[in-house]
This record gives sequence, C-alpha cells and structure tokens, in this order.
Amino acid sequence: MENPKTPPSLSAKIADAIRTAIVDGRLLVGDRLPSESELADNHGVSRATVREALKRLAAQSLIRTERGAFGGAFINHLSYAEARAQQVTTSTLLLGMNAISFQVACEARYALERSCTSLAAERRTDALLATMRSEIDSQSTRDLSDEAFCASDVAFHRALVDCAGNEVLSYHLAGSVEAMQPLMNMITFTARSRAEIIDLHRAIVSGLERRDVASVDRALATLEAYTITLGQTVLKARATR
Amino acid sequence: MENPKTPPSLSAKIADAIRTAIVDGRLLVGDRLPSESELADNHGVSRATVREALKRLAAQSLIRTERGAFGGAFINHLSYAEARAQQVTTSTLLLGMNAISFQVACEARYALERSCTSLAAERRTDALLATMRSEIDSQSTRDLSDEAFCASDVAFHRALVDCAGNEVLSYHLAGSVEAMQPLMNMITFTARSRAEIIDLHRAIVSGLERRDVASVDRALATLEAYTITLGQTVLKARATR
DNA sequence: GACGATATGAATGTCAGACAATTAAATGTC
DNA sequence: GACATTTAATTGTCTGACATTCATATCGTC
Repeated sequence: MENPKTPPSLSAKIADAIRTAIVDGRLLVGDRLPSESELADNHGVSRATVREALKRLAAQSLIRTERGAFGGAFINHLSYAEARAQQVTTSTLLLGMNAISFQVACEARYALERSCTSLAAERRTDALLATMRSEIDSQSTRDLSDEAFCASDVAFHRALVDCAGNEVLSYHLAGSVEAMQPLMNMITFTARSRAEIIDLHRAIVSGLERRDVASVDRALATLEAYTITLGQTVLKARATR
Repeated sequence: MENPKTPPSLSAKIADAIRTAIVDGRLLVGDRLPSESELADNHGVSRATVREALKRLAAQSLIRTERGAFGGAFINHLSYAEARAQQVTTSTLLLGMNAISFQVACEARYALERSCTSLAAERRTDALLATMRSEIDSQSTRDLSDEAFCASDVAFHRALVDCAGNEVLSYHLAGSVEAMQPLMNMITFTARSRAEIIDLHRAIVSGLERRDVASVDRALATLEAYTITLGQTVLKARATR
C-alpha cells in the first residue's frame, strides 16, 4: 500500500492488521471495532494514530463510523454502488496515468463488453431495452454537447451489460466502461460520427431483441473499430497542431 | 464514500476536494501538495484533520508521502500492481459480503475470461505457454494441498489472460479471477476432479498453441460447468451437515 | 403508572501545541 | 574539491482538551 522503501508508519500497520482481519473473515459485517481509546491502548499508540488508521479503512469503505453513544467503527457492508465507485476511480486513474494508447484501452473495453452479449441476448428485459432506446433518443438530440453525448453513451452501454442479469458481471463491466469516459471525452463527435454510432446502437438493441448474438457481436466489433478510428483522428490532429 | 445520512466530516470533505482535483487532472502525477500546515491554514482546520484527509487518499494510493525536508505528499503514479491489488481487495470483499451465489460469481468470471481467448490465441507467446505448462505440472504434483492447487490454478489463468497482450485487459481480468479465489478455496478437490481440471487446462494450452479459438472457448465452457457442479456439491454437503 | 423533559455517559470529531525522526540543502572545514 | 556538520523543513506521533452526537437512564409532573 505504501512505498516499500520507507518503513510503514504505525497507522499503516494498524490499518493493515484490521484490514487483514476483515478480508480473512475474522471480523464480520456489522461487527463493531473497539473504541478508538481502546484500540489506542491495545496497540500502545495514541488516539490520533488510531484515527488515521481508521480513516484509511474508511476510505476503502471497509468500515463506517457512527457518532454518539454506542457509536463507533463498524465493519461496513460493501454495496455494489460503493464497490463500483471505487473500481471506477481506480481504473480511471490507471488509464489516465499510464500513457496507455487509446487503441489498447479500447480493445480491452470492447473485448470485455462482448463477454456479456450471449447472456444479454438470452436474458434482456423489456425495461432495459426501453432504457437503451431512450438513450438512443437522447443521443439523437440536436445541439447536444459532446460531454452529454458521452454520458448517454455510457448509460447505453451500462444498460447493455445489465441485460446479462448478472450483478457481478455488471460490476466488472461498469468499471471497464466508465473508466473509458475521460478518454472518450477527448473526442469531438461530429454529426456524421454521431449518426454512425447511433446506427450501431440501434443495431445492438435490435439484435438483443431478436436474441441474435452474432449481430450484436458484429455491431460491437464495428463500433470498436470505428471508435479507434475516431481516436486516431484526434491523436493525429493533436500531433500536428 | 461515507454514509450519506451523516454529514461528511471535515477530513472527508478535504479528501474529496483533493481527490476531485486529481481525477480531473488539475493535479498531475509527481505534483507536490502543500505541506500539512499550509493545507491546514488554507482550509481553516487543524493539522490533525488534514492528516486524516491525507491518510484517506494514501489508502487509495492517490498520494504518497515522503518525510524530511522537501518531503511532503506527492500525487502518486498508480502502477498496474497497485491498481490490481486494490481492485482485488474490493472485488473479494464484494463477493464475500453480498451472499452471491457461487453460480453467479462463476458465470461472471468465465464470461469475462472468455473475452480474452480470441486475442490470446492470436498473440500467445512461447514464454507464456511455458508458464501455463509449468503450472499444469505443479497441479499434477501428488500431496498438493487444496490451497496450493487453487493458487496454481489462479496463476494458470493469469497467464492465460496475459496471452492477450493487453495490459488493461489483464488488469480487469486479474481482478475478476483473483477475487474468486476465496470462494474456490471452499472447494475440496479430489484426485478425480483435479485430473478433470488438469485435462481441461491441457486442452486450453493446446488450443492456444494451435490458435484454435473455438477449442479454447469450449474448454473454458466445460471448465465453467464443471466448476459450478463442484461448487454445488460443496453447498449441498454444507446444507446437510 | 404514564409520559415528556432533562441529565448522563460514551463515543467520535476537532483543535492546539509539543516533540521526535527524517532528509535535502546549506554551511563549514580541511 | 571532498567530506563532515549544521540547519531548516516536513512528516510522524503524543498529549490533553473541548465540541458534538446520541442512546439510555433519570426525574418531575400529571
């Protein structure tokens, strides 16, 4: 967690000890940790140090603290929403900080997204198909900003992965899709390219409706290739400016 | 990040402000934050509060701190290893805390893993194929503990996803595969089931070598079905004990 | 006895000030 | 110029205090 060259601080050590206990299942959801004063005594450190350790754990949503009598630090139930938020933050930063080519990121994202098509075609619901159509309508709005277009694009793809009816799958794929958003926001979508993308979105919905996995896969592959082309255009424009 | 019912603490607010600045790119890798005292003055809080905020960010590997003159808090370069470690922690806890059926988790994992087969068959290297064969040898060792068998199984599948030659894809898939390990550790692998699994691993390697995507996909599908069967056997045994 | 207002106590949240430990740079010495 | 020493900046930790929150117990009134 911390630079291995510097010896870990006391607060880091205490946080690690508690984190290990949680991951190993020695502390269960809902359990209450000892009070900060007790923890301080147990570990032979000051309360301030214990508090720093607890804040580290809170940042990972491992614990939640409540004030007042019989308050304290409780082992948190990690919800899908919290887990997804963390995964998106981590993945977004990873993509932003590692000079990853747009093409590699895109290739990974669409490879992952294709993993849901078979289940999605099998299990898609009318409600989710309606959501996807509604997002397509949004994307067709005139004078839509590029950011809004991207946001709707993300919502469309999240609905697509949700069609697979597997929360765990949705969690992983949502991380992969949303982490791409900052990269996608670099692209300026012309009316021409928007029309192209919307057509492919229509093909995806239609394919899901007919439970035609192959046609969904084809549309996604075309979308991937087209997105990479758009990305390369942007990069070329940047290089020559 | 924190319970929305309770108003966020000052340290949480300060951490959020800095986190947003990092994610938005207003703070770049290597940038140094003001010293704790300066941050305390700027935000009108005590140093202890600032420190709690910084520990939250450190827990997410967003910053790294160095002591001494001209030390301080620096925006951290998020490496693949750090990102993967965090993703694994989050995903493991998500699976452990949400009463997810073994079947759903397994379905998600293998769906995701299949997303790399096409690229893997195309790009597999001799080195990675050798790694996979070596893990198969490990798995064939007599008197191997179930934990060691699982660990080797994870290493095998990580080599498989690495074959795709896409770091971003490896990052996402490693999270999905490794997070399953605690669930897999609940299974006791008989000599019979080990032999079955090893046969399928051999089929995967052979398929990659021949660049035969379909046969790799088939082997993975069989492995998925077999793993789910094993999991159900365990659950039944638990239910009746 | 019932019920509402109040006190109590335990816990987290925050603060102020101090000291220790660490480290790069400035300074001094040969 | 090379090397040892001092210095200053910064994080890490400790102490003790007070503010805030909140469930429970207590008390007073009817």
